[in-house]
Amino acid sequence: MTIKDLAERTGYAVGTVSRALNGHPNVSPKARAIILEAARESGFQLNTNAKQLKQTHSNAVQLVVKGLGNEMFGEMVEIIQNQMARTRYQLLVDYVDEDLNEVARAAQLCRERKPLGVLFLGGSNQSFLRDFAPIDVPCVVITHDASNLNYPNLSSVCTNDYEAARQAVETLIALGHRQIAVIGGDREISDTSRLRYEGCLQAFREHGIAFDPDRDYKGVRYSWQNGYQAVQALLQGGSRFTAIFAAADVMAIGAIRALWENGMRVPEDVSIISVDGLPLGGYLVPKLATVVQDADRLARRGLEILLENLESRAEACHETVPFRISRGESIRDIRTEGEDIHA
Amino acid sequence: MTIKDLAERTGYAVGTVSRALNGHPNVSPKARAIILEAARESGFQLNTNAKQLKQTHSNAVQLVVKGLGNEMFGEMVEIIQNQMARTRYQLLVDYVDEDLNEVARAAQLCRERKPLGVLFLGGSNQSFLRDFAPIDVPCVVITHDASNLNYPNLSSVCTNDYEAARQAVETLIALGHRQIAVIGGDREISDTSRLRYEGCLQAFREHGIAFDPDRDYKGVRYSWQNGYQAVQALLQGGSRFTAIFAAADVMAIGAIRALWENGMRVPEDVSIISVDGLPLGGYLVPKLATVVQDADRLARRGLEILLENLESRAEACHETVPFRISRGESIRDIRTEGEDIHA
DNA sequence: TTGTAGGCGTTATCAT
DNA sequence: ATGATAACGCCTACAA
Repeated sequence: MTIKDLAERTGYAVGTVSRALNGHPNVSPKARAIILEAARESGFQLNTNAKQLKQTHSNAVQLVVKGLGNEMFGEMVEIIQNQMARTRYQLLVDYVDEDLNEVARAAQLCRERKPLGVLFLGGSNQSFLRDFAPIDVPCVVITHDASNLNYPNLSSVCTNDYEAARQAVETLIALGHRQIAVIGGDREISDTSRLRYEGCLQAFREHGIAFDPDRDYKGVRYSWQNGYQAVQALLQGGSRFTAIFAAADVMAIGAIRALWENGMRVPEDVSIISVDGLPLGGYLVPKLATVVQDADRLARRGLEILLENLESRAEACHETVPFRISRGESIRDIRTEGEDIHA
Repeated sequence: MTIKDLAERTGYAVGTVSRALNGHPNVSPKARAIILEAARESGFQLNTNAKQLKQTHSNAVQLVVKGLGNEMFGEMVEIIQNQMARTRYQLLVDYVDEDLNEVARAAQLCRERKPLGVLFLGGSNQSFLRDFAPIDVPCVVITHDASNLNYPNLSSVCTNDYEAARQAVETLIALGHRQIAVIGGDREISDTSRLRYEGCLQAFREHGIAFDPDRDYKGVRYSWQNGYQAVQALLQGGSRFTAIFAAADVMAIGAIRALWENGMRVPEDVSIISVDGLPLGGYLVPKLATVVQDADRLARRGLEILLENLESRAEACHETVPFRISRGESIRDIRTEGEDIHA
């Protein structure tokens, strides 16, 4: 079933059928009605391959999501879909595996689907450095800062990861914690992980807190299991702490379990705070203390910037979206109650 | 940059370039080397649209995943990818939204990408009933039973959801629970939810346990939040129970939180068991009691069946994969300790 | 408003 | 082993 068949069935020419199907002007209401009806009744669907092959440009925005495991992304995709439905643009979504190059993939999609712009969810600057050059439509990356890349058609919106981590650790310090262990992501691979680690070090420095990375830090890939194992490794490595900073909620969850198995309660014996603000964290016992990224605003603002760039080839811009700290129930004040009395 | 350009650059004809690029026989080693090198150096990539438009058949298997939220699927996709890499087939993955018709989507993909077969992860028999007809390649649906559909080219592998639920509830009963509330999925939409509900009713019947659906049952869509709200609703509706059966782990998690906020501890005051066996459940405190679906075996066996069907147009088959019950730490024996003494 | 025809980049069929 | 050429299904000038 092709538009040629539809043309025969309706007695119109393929050109007319194509125009009717694509909502173009210059088609009589009558012709349009007849053709659309015939298409519906015969269950006709345009062949995307042929369409995209021929098309010089579409009216679509391409969303490229990297890393399906990431709990935050599902939420954001939904928001973007909803927002997109209110515009005259179509949204195309593509999911790419954690170990693939999302920018190379985007470049391919640009050649083949000719989207007006691309929205990235996740990914790393390394990929952009390597493969962004051939992409010439406006792009926005959500979730990490791309300002130092200096591409004129690449904007970004993100949470300030450095500051998020710094404040998370500062929260622990304010509660009297001085021995803090850290479970981070892979700093070599992920800019986000690197920034969160550096922000955390900064907090230590500011408050003159001793920190021995070899003993008190584990860098692992984000997962429940790795959070669990990191704590086991920390304890076996002789790390002693009253609090843990985990660079991601998922690791905090595994960590809490490991602590529990070692006879340490959260927050009675050990406090723990992390970054991300996954909805899940609010349903745990204890509720996770976490730096909540504003998924809604990140997604909305990312799309907004893209649409602005689409309509007025404006300059690239780089924004940060505020976060908030949810104290949850996993951190505890350990300053001695008697402190005030002695003063 | 098209194969035409490559042809000019290398002095060969487009036909030869195409054959070299696709690893076809009848290309001299010399020509192949020259062409591949030119392609590499110029960063050439085939245009998928044109390729698929023209191609009569591919050597690919299409995987259609419905419902990104489902934690189990990520794991299974990975297994399938790994297994697939050991074959001579290519794997194409497509993710479809929860509210879209996955079978209609698959039909479209079949027309456009001409895969050798299709593997479904998730989805419902309703969609198959409506839109499977035009699909004529071998298909396997993993995660629910498709035997009553009776399509000659549709096989299925799944966990016996009815039995899984029945045994979960029976586990509670064996521990002395008589007042059991149920948090299920949407039975109208999901076959799986319906079966789990019916299995659970069966257990009640077998043991002569009273159950008032209006008061002791809530049917909601799987999510942390809905599990939480279901418990709130149950309590407000006057349901009294010593145990809960949740049709999915995600709901059990929200439920535990709600219980906790109402001053009920798990498992001290209320026992809870669910179905799925998500890895996450093992990292919670308390560890979730759950019916563990064998994700590994489901994925492996699903792929195996598909490959068998591919190579020997065998008949469709419908299998079940064993599950196991992990007692976790969220259920408690409430039979009075003195029972034996009185006997 | 509608019809006609050329071509998008590739594969596949025939020759050579 | 290689080259020429006709499709694949659709869009889009341009002509009518």
